Amino acid sequence: MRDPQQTRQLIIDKALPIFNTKGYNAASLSDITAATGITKGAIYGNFKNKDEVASASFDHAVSIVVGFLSKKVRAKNTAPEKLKAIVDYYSEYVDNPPIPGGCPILNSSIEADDNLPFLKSKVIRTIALMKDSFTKIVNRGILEGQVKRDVDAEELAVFFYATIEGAISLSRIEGDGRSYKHVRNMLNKMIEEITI
Amino acid sequence: MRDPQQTRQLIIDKALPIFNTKGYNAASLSDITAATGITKGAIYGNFKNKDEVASASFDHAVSIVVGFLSKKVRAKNTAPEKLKAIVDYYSEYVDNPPIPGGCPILNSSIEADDNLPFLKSKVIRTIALMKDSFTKIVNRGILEGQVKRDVDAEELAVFFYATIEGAISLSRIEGDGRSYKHVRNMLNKMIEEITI
DNA sequence: TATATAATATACCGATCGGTATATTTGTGT
DNA sequence: ACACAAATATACCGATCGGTATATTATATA
Repeated sequence: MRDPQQTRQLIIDKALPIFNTKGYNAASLSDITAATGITKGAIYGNFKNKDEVASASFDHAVSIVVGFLSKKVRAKNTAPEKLKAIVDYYSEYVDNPPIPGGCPILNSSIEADDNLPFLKSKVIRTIALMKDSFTKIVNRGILEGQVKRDVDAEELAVFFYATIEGAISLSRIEGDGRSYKHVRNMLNKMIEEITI
Repeated sequence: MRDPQQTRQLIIDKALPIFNTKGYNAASLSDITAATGITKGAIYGNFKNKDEVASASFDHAVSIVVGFLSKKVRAKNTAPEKLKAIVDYYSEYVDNPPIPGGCPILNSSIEADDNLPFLKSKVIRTIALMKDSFTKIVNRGILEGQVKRDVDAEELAVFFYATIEGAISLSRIEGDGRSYKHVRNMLNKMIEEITI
Protein backbone atom coordinates (compact mmCIF):
# COMPACT_ATOMS: atom_id res chain seq x y z
CA MET A 1 0.00 0.00 0.00
CA ARG A 2 2.42 2.65 -1.20
CA ASP A 3 -0.07 4.83 -3.06
CA PRO A 4 0.13 8.25 -1.42
CA GLN A 5 -3.34 9.23 -2.64
CA GLN A 6 -4.74 6.14 -0.98
CA THR A 7 -2.78 6.87 2.18
CA ARG A 8 -4.04 10.42 2.20
CA GLN A 9 -7.61 9.24 1.87
CA LEU A 10 -7.14 6.65 4.60
CA ILE A 11 -5.88 9.33 6.95
CA ILE A 12 -8.81 11.59 6.15
CA ASP A 13 -11.34 8.79 6.50
CA LYS A 14 -10.04 7.69 9.88
CA ALA A 15 -9.28 11.16 11.20
CA LEU A 16 -12.70 12.60 10.42
CA PRO A 17 -14.70 10.69 13.04
CA ILE A 18 -11.95 11.35 15.58
CA PHE A 19 -12.00 15.09 14.99
CA ASN A 20 -15.79 15.10 14.96
CA THR A 21 -16.16 13.26 18.24
CA LYS A 22 -13.22 14.55 20.27
CA GLY A 23 -12.82 17.95 18.67
CA TYR A 24 -9.72 19.40 17.07
CA ASN A 25 -7.79 20.02 20.25
CA ALA A 26 -8.49 16.75 21.97
CA ALA A 27 -7.87 14.70 18.85
CA SER A 28 -4.19 13.84 18.84
CA LEU A 29 -1.90 12.60 16.13
CA SER A 30 -1.47 9.40 18.11
CA ASP A 31 -5.22 8.91 17.91
CA ILE A 32 -4.88 9.10 14.15
CA THR A 33 -1.88 6.81 13.92
CA ALA A 34 -3.70 4.31 16.13
CA ALA A 35 -6.84 4.46 13.99
CA THR A 36 -5.03 4.22 10.66
CA GLY A 37 -2.23 1.87 11.61
CA ILE A 38 0.00 4.41 9.94
CA THR A 39 2.92 6.28 11.46
CA LYS A 40 3.50 9.95 11.99
CA GLY A 41 6.05 9.89 9.19
CA ALA A 42 3.37 8.96 6.68
CA ILE A 43 1.00 11.60 7.98
CA TYR A 44 3.57 14.36 7.75
CA GLY A 45 4.61 13.07 4.36
CA ASN A 46 1.09 13.71 3.12
CA PHE A 47 0.06 16.73 5.17
CA LYS A 48 1.90 19.83 6.23
CA ASN A 49 0.64 19.65 9.81
CA LYS A 50 -2.31 18.75 12.01
CA ASP A 51 -4.29 21.74 10.77
CA GLU A 52 -4.13 20.43 7.23
CA VAL A 53 -5.42 17.04 8.31
CA ALA A 54 -8.30 18.67 10.14
CA SER A 55 -8.96 20.93 7.20
CA ALA A 56 -9.10 18.06 4.74
CA SER A 57 -11.26 16.06 7.13
CA PHE A 58 -13.72 18.91 7.39
CA ASP A 59 -13.91 19.19 3.61
CA HIS A 60 -14.58 15.50 3.45
CA ALA A 61 -17.28 15.80 6.08
CA VAL A 62 -19.00 18.55 4.14
CA SER A 63 -18.89 16.56 0.93
CA ILE A 64 -20.49 13.61 2.71
CA VAL A 65 -23.25 15.67 4.29
CA VAL A 66 -23.95 17.71 1.18
CA GLY A 67 -23.87 14.58 -0.94
CA PHE A 68 -26.51 12.77 1.08
CA LEU A 69 -28.60 15.88 1.52
CA SER A 70 -28.66 16.96 -2.11
CA LYS A 71 -29.57 13.46 -3.18
CA LYS A 72 -32.56 13.51 -0.86
CA VAL A 73 -33.53 16.96 -2.04
CA ARG A 74 -33.24 16.18 -5.71
CA ALA A 75 -35.53 13.20 -5.24
CA LYS A 76 -38.39 15.62 -4.53
CA ASN A 77 -40.02 17.91 -7.02
CA THR A 78 -41.61 20.77 -5.10
CA ALA A 79 -40.13 23.21 -2.60
CA PRO A 80 -42.32 22.08 0.31
CA GLU A 81 -41.38 18.48 -0.34
CA LYS A 82 -37.71 19.37 -0.57
CA LEU A 83 -37.86 21.26 2.72
CA LYS A 84 -39.53 18.31 4.38
CA ALA A 85 -36.84 16.05 2.98
CA ILE A 86 -34.20 18.25 4.58
CA VAL A 87 -35.89 18.19 7.96
CA ASP A 88 -36.26 14.46 7.55
CA TYR A 89 -32.66 13.91 6.60
CA TYR A 90 -31.29 15.57 9.70
CA SER A 91 -33.33 13.32 11.95
CA GLU A 92 -30.75 10.68 11.08
CA TYR A 93 -28.11 12.74 12.86
CA VAL A 94 -29.57 11.63 16.14
CA ASP A 95 -29.96 7.89 15.72
CA ASN A 96 -27.67 7.10 12.84
CA PRO A 97 -25.32 10.02 12.13
CA PRO A 98 -23.50 9.94 8.79
CA ILE A 99 -20.37 10.88 10.72
CA PRO A 100 -19.94 9.85 14.36
CA GLY A 101 -20.03 12.80 16.71
CA GLY A 102 -22.98 14.74 15.32
CA CYS A 103 -23.07 17.57 12.83
CA PRO A 104 -19.52 18.46 11.82
CA ILE A 105 -20.57 21.94 10.76
CA LEU A 106 -22.07 22.78 14.12
CA ASN A 107 -19.26 21.08 16.05
CA SER A 108 -16.60 22.90 14.07
CA SER A 109 -18.52 26.13 14.34
CA ILE A 110 -18.44 26.01 18.11
CA GLU A 111 -14.82 24.97 18.45
CA ALA A 112 -13.38 27.09 15.66
CA ASP A 113 -15.20 30.25 16.60
CA ASP A 114 -12.64 31.83 18.90
CA ASN A 115 -9.62 29.65 18.35
CA LEU A 116 -9.15 28.03 14.96
CA PRO A 117 -9.17 30.66 12.21
CA PHE A 118 -8.21 28.16 9.52
CA LEU A 119 -11.33 26.13 10.31
CA LYS A 120 -13.53 29.09 11.03
CA SER A 121 -13.31 30.47 7.51
CA LYS A 122 -14.24 27.08 6.10
CA VAL A 123 -17.20 26.79 8.42
CA ILE A 124 -18.44 30.22 7.46
CA ARG A 125 -18.24 29.40 3.77
CA THR A 126 -20.04 26.10 4.31
CA ILE A 127 -22.84 27.68 6.28
CA ALA A 128 -23.25 30.31 3.60
CA LEU A 129 -23.51 27.50 1.09
CA MET A 130 -26.18 25.72 3.08
CA LYS A 131 -28.21 28.86 3.63
CA ASP A 132 -27.94 29.72 -0.02
CA SER A 133 -29.14 26.34 -1.18
CA PHE A 134 -32.09 26.47 1.22
CA THR A 135 -32.91 29.96 0.01
CA LYS A 136 -32.84 28.86 -3.61
CA ILE A 137 -35.25 26.04 -2.89
CA VAL A 138 -37.73 28.45 -1.36
CA ASN A 139 -37.31 31.06 -4.07
CA ARG A 140 -37.84 28.50 -6.78
CA GLY A 141 -40.88 27.29 -4.92
CA ILE A 142 -42.28 30.80 -5.00
CA LEU A 143 -41.56 31.18 -8.70
CA GLU A 144 -43.20 27.86 -9.46
CA GLY A 145 -46.27 28.72 -7.42
CA GLN A 146 -45.77 26.14 -4.69
CA VAL A 147 -44.91 28.59 -1.95
CA LYS A 148 -46.79 31.70 -0.88
CA ARG A 149 -45.41 34.87 -2.39
CA ASP A 150 -45.12 36.81 0.86
CA VAL A 151 -42.52 34.40 2.26
CA ASP A 152 -39.07 35.87 2.83
CA ALA A 153 -36.93 33.10 1.37
CA GLU A 154 -33.67 34.01 3.06
CA GLU A 155 -35.31 34.55 6.41
CA LEU A 156 -37.01 31.21 6.18
CA ALA A 157 -33.79 29.50 5.09
CA VAL A 158 -31.81 30.91 8.00
CA PHE A 159 -34.60 30.01 10.35
CA PHE A 160 -34.75 26.44 9.14
CA TYR A 161 -31.04 25.96 9.32
CA ALA A 162 -30.71 27.45 12.79
CA THR A 163 -33.61 25.44 14.12
CA ILE A 164 -32.37 22.17 12.70
CA GLU A 165 -28.86 22.64 14.05
CA GLY A 166 -30.18 23.60 17.46
CA ALA A 167 -32.48 20.62 17.52
CA ILE A 168 -29.69 18.22 16.60
CA SER A 169 -27.50 19.46 19.40
CA LEU A 170 -30.39 19.11 21.85
CA SER A 171 -31.26 15.60 20.85
CA ARG A 172 -27.63 14.53 20.77
CA ILE A 173 -26.76 15.69 24.26
CA GLU A 174 -30.01 14.25 25.56
CA GLY A 175 -29.26 10.99 23.79
CA ASP A 176 -32.88 10.90 22.77
CA GLY A 177 -34.67 11.77 19.53
CA ARG A 178 -37.71 13.32 21.17
CA SER A 179 -36.54 16.93 20.98
CA TYR A 180 -35.76 16.59 17.31
CA LYS A 181 -39.16 15.00 16.69
CA HIS A 182 -40.88 17.93 18.38
CA VAL A 183 -38.96 20.35 16.24
CA ARG A 184 -39.63 18.32 13.12
CA ASN A 185 -43.36 18.42 13.83
CA MET A 186 -43.26 22.18 14.19
CA LEU A 187 -41.20 22.69 11.06
CA ASN A 188 -43.50 20.47 9.05
CA LYS A 189 -46.46 22.51 10.26
CA MET A 190 -44.66 25.65 9.17
CA ILE A 191 -44.02 24.14 5.76
CA GLU A 192 -47.71 23.39 5.40
CA GLU A 193 -48.54 26.96 6.29
CA ILE A 194 -46.39 28.44 3.55
CA THR A 195 -47.54 25.90 0.97
CA ILE A 196 -50.09 27.02 -1.59
CA MET B 1 -6.09 38.02 50.31
CA ARG B 2 -6.05 34.80 52.28
CA ASP B 3 -9.76 34.14 52.22
CA PRO B 4 -10.20 30.78 50.49
CA GLN B 5 -13.79 31.54 49.55
CA GLN B 6 -12.65 34.68 47.83
CA THR B 7 -9.84 32.78 46.12
CA ARG B 8 -12.23 30.13 44.97
CA GLN B 9 -14.54 32.74 43.51
CA LEU B 10 -11.67 34.53 41.80
CA ILE B 11 -10.62 31.29 40.15
CA ILE B 12 -14.16 30.60 38.98
CA ASP B 13 -14.64 34.13 37.70
CA LYS B 14 -11.44 34.14 35.71
CA ALA B 15 -11.65 30.53 34.55
CA LEU B 16 -15.18 30.78 33.22
CA PRO B 17 -14.47 33.01 30.20
CA ILE B 18 -11.38 30.92 29.45
CA PHE B 19 -13.31 27.67 29.44
CA ASN B 20 -16.12 29.26 27.45
CA THR B 21 -13.88 30.64 24.73
CA LYS B 22 -11.20 27.98 24.42
CA GLY B 23 -13.18 24.97 25.55
CA TYR B 24 -12.38 22.57 28.34
CA ASN B 25 -9.53 20.77 26.61
CA ALA B 26 -7.75 23.79 25.23
CA ALA B 27 -8.07 25.76 28.44
CA SER B 28 -5.01 24.98 30.52
CA LEU B 29 -4.23 25.49 34.16
CA SER B 30 -1.51 27.91 33.14
CA ASP B 31 -4.18 29.95 31.37
CA ILE B 32 -5.99 30.13 34.67
CA THR B 33 -2.94 30.96 36.76
CA ALA B 34 -2.06 33.68 34.26
CA ALA B 35 -5.56 35.15 34.37
CA THR B 36 -5.88 35.02 38.14
CA GLY B 37 -2.34 35.84 39.16
CA ILE B 38 -2.65 32.83 41.41
CA THR B 39 -0.49 29.73 41.43
CA LYS B 40 -1.34 26.12 40.83
CA GLY B 41 -0.92 25.46 44.53
CA ALA B 42 -3.82 27.75 45.32
CA ILE B 43 -5.98 26.22 42.64
CA TYR B 44 -5.38 22.68 43.83
CA GLY B 45 -5.86 23.84 47.40
CA ASN B 46 -9.38 24.91 46.50
CA PHE B 47 -10.33 22.37 43.83
CA LYS B 48 -9.73 18.67 43.53
CA ASN B 49 -8.70 18.90 39.90
CA LYS B 50 -9.33 20.67 36.58
CA ASP B 51 -12.69 18.99 36.19
CA GLU B 52 -13.90 20.55 39.42
CA VAL B 53 -12.84 23.99 38.26
CA ALA B 54 -14.68 23.52 34.99
CA SER B 55 -17.68 22.15 36.81
CA ALA B 56 -17.86 25.10 39.18
CA SER B 57 -17.34 27.50 36.29
CA PHE B 58 -20.21 25.96 34.40
CA ASP B 59 -22.47 26.27 37.43
CA HIS B 60 -21.49 29.89 37.70
CA ALA B 61 -22.21 30.42 34.01
CA VAL B 62 -25.66 28.94 34.37
CA SER B 63 -26.43 31.08 37.38
CA ILE B 64 -25.41 34.18 35.42
CA VAL B 65 -27.49 33.30 32.38
CA VAL B 66 -30.51 32.16 34.35
CA GLY B 67 -30.24 35.20 36.57
CA PHE B 68 -30.33 37.70 33.73
CA LEU B 69 -32.95 35.76 31.85
CA SER B 70 -35.36 35.26 34.71
CA LYS B 71 -35.11 38.92 35.59
CA LYS B 72 -36.12 39.86 32.05
CA VAL B 73 -38.91 37.33 32.07
CA ARG B 74 -40.31 38.38 35.42
CA ALA B 75 -40.50 41.96 34.21
CA LYS B 76 -43.22 40.91 31.76
CA ASN B 77 -46.72 39.87 32.70
CA THR B 78 -48.07 37.73 29.89
CA ALA B 79 -46.71 34.60 28.25
CA PRO B 80 -46.30 36.18 24.78
CA GLU B 81 -44.43 39.09 26.31
CA LYS B 82 -42.24 36.75 28.32
CA LEU B 83 -41.41 34.71 25.23
CA LYS B 84 -40.51 37.84 23.35
CA ALA B 85 -38.32 38.90 26.23
CA ILE B 86 -36.46 35.61 26.00
CA VAL B 87 -35.89 35.96 22.28
CA ASP B 88 -34.80 39.49 22.90
CA TYR B 89 -32.42 38.60 25.68
CA TYR B 90 -30.49 36.11 23.60
CA SER B 91 -29.84 38.72 20.93
CA GLU B 92 -27.26 40.09 23.37
CA TYR B 93 -25.28 36.89 22.99
CA VAL B 94 -24.15 38.10 19.62
CA ASP B 95 -23.09 41.66 20.28
CA ASN B 96 -22.58 41.75 23.99
CA PRO B 97 -22.46 38.24 25.45
CA PRO B 98 -22.87 37.97 29.23
CA ILE B 99 -19.95 35.53 29.11
CA PRO B 100 -17.26 35.81 26.45
CA GLY B 101 -17.34 32.91 24.03
CA GLY B 102 -21.05 32.59 23.39
CA CYS B 103 -23.64 30.42 25.06
CA PRO B 104 -21.94 28.24 27.67
CA ILE B 105 -24.75 25.71 27.55
CA LEU B 106 -24.42 25.17 23.82
CA ASN B 107 -20.64 25.24 23.93
CA SER B 108 -20.49 22.73 26.75
CA SER B 109 -23.13 20.62 25.10
CA ILE B 110 -21.02 20.20 21.97
CA GLU B 111 -17.75 19.55 23.76
CA ALA B 112 -19.07 17.41 26.58
CA ASP B 113 -21.26 15.24 24.42
CA ASP B 114 -18.84 12.43 23.64
CA ASN B 115 -15.97 13.17 25.99
CA LEU B 116 -16.73 14.86 29.29
CA PRO B 117 -19.31 12.88 31.24
CA PHE B 118 -18.95 15.06 34.33
CA LEU B 119 -19.98 18.08 32.29
CA LYS B 120 -22.48 16.27 30.11
CA SER B 121 -24.74 15.40 33.02
CA LYS B 122 -24.73 19.01 34.15
CA VAL B 123 -25.56 20.23 30.67
CA ILE B 124 -28.44 17.79 30.37
CA ARG B 125 -29.89 18.92 33.67
CA THR B 126 -29.53 22.58 32.71
CA ILE B 127 -31.21 22.11 29.36
CA ALA B 128 -34.06 20.26 31.04
CA LEU B 129 -34.37 23.21 33.38
CA MET B 130 -34.53 25.71 30.53
CA LYS B 131 -37.06 23.68 28.59
CA ASP B 132 -39.16 23.27 31.68
CA SER B 133 -39.21 26.96 32.47
CA PHE B 134 -40.16 27.78 28.87
CA THR B 135 -42.88 25.15 29.00
CA LYS B 136 -44.27 26.58 32.21
CA ILE B 137 -44.48 30.03 30.71
CA VAL B 138 -46.51 28.73 27.79
CA ASN B 139 -48.76 26.56 29.95
CA ARG B 140 -49.49 29.41 32.28
CA GLY B 141 -50.22 31.55 29.25
CA ILE B 142 -52.77 29.01 28.12
CA LEU B 143 -54.37 28.84 31.55
CA GLU B 144 -54.57 32.61 31.76
CA GLY B 145 -56.11 32.89 28.31
CA GLN B 146 -53.19 34.64 26.61
CA VAL B 147 -52.16 31.72 24.46
CA LYS B 148 -54.30 29.60 22.16
CA ARG B 149 -55.45 26.39 23.74
CA ASP B 150 -54.33 24.09 20.91
CA VAL B 151 -50.66 24.97 21.43
CA ASP B 152 -48.44 22.11 22.61
CA ALA B 153 -46.47 23.87 25.31
CA GLU B 154 -43.57 21.46 25.51
CA GLU B 155 -43.23 21.25 21.76
CA LEU B 156 -43.18 25.00 21.48
CA ALA B 157 -40.67 25.29 24.31
CA VAL B 158 -38.28 22.82 22.75
CA PHE B 159 -38.70 24.51 19.41
CA PHE B 160 -37.93 27.92 20.82
CA TYR B 161 -34.91 26.76 22.69
CA ALA B 162 -33.47 24.83 19.76
CA THR B 163 -34.05 27.69 17.37
CA ILE B 164 -32.49 30.27 19.64
CA GLU B 165 -29.40 28.18 20.31
CA GLY B 166 -28.97 27.44 16.63
CA ALA B 167 -29.37 31.09 15.74
CA ILE B 168 -26.80 32.17 18.29
CA SER B 169 -24.23 29.77 16.94
CA LEU B 170 -24.91 30.99 13.41
CA SER B 171 -24.59 34.64 14.25
CA ARG B 172 -21.52 34.05 16.36
CA ILE B 173 -19.52 32.20 13.75
CA GLU B 174 -20.61 34.72 11.13
CA GLY B 175 -19.61 37.55 13.44
CA ASP B 176 -22.77 39.29 12.39
CA GLY B 177 -26.16 39.69 14.03
CA ARG B 178 -28.19 39.39 10.83
CA SER B 179 -28.96 35.68 11.16
CA TYR B 180 -30.19 36.12 14.70
CA LYS B 181 -32.34 39.06 13.62
CA HIS B 182 -33.94 36.96 10.93
CA VAL B 183 -34.70 34.26 13.43
CA ARG B 184 -35.99 36.76 15.94
CA ASN B 185 -38.39 38.15 13.37
CA MET B 186 -39.72 34.70 12.63
CA LEU B 187 -40.08 33.77 16.29
CA ASN B 188 -41.89 37.00 17.04
CA LYS B 189 -44.29 36.27 14.18
CA MET B 190 -44.88 32.84 15.65
CA ILE B 191 -45.56 34.35 19.04
CA GLU B 192 -48.14 36.64 17.49
CA GLU B 193 -49.80 33.68 15.86
CA ILE B 194 -50.29 31.79 19.08
CA THR B 195 -51.41 34.88 20.98
CA ILE B 196 -55.11 35.29 21.62
C1' DT C 1 18.62 -6.97 -11.53
C1' DA C 2 20.84 -2.64 -9.96
C1' DT C 3 19.70 2.01 -8.86
C1' DA C 4 17.35 6.21 -7.97
C1' DT C 5 13.55 8.06 -5.72
C1' DA C 6 9.40 8.45 -3.51
C1' DA C 7 6.88 6.88 0.58
C1' DT C 8 6.75 5.31 5.05
C1' DA C 9 8.78 4.08 9.60
C1' DT C 10 11.65 5.09 13.61
C1' DA C 11 13.68 7.75 16.96
C1' DC C 12 13.98 11.75 18.92
C1' DC C 13 13.17 16.97 20.12
C1' DG C 14 11.54 20.86 23.25
C1' DA C 15 7.31 22.43 25.15
C1' DT C 16 3.45 21.90 27.71
C1' DC C 17 0.11 19.27 29.95
C1' DG C 18 -2.35 17.95 34.66
C1' DG C 19 -0.98 16.87 38.99
C1' DT C 20 1.82 16.51 43.50
C1' DA C 21 5.24 17.02 47.28
C1' DT C 22 7.20 20.31 49.75
C1' DA C 23 8.47 24.90 51.19
C1' DT C 24 6.89 29.32 52.50
C1' DT C 25 3.83 32.70 53.90
C1' DT C 26 -0.16 34.52 56.28
C1' DG C 27 -3.67 34.89 59.76
C1' DT C 28 -5.45 33.35 64.39
C1' DG C 29 -5.80 32.14 69.18
C1' DT C 30 -3.30 32.27 73.23
C1' DA D 1 5.23 37.57 70.90
C1' DC D 2 4.70 32.88 69.77
C1' DA D 3 3.09 28.70 68.10
C1' DC D 4 0.06 26.43 65.22
C1' DA D 5 -2.71 25.70 61.27
C1' DA D 6 -4.46 27.00 57.05
C1' DA D 7 -3.57 28.89 52.58
C1' DT D 8 -0.64 29.79 48.95
C1' DA D 9 3.81 29.49 46.35
C1' DT D 10 7.59 26.87 44.40
C1' DA D 11 9.74 23.18 42.31
C1' DC D 12 9.29 19.21 40.33
C1' DC D 13 7.14 14.71 38.18
C1' DG D 14 5.95 11.49 34.22
C1' DA D 15 3.18 11.62 30.21
C1' DT D 16 1.88 13.38 26.07
C1' DC D 17 1.72 16.88 22.77
C1' DG D 18 2.93 18.51 17.67
C1' DG D 19 6.68 18.35 14.91
C1' DT D 20 11.27 16.91 12.64
C1' DA D 21 15.60 14.55 11.19
C1' DT D 22 16.96 10.45 9.73
C1' DA D 23 16.71 5.60 8.59
C1' DT D 24 14.35 2.12 6.14
C1' DT D 25 11.41 0.14 2.73
C1' DA D 26 8.99 -0.34 -1.57
C1' DT D 27 8.45 0.78 -6.43
C1' DA D 28 9.39 2.33 -11.01
C1' DT D 29 12.80 2.65 -14.51
C1' DA D 30 16.77 1.41 -16.97
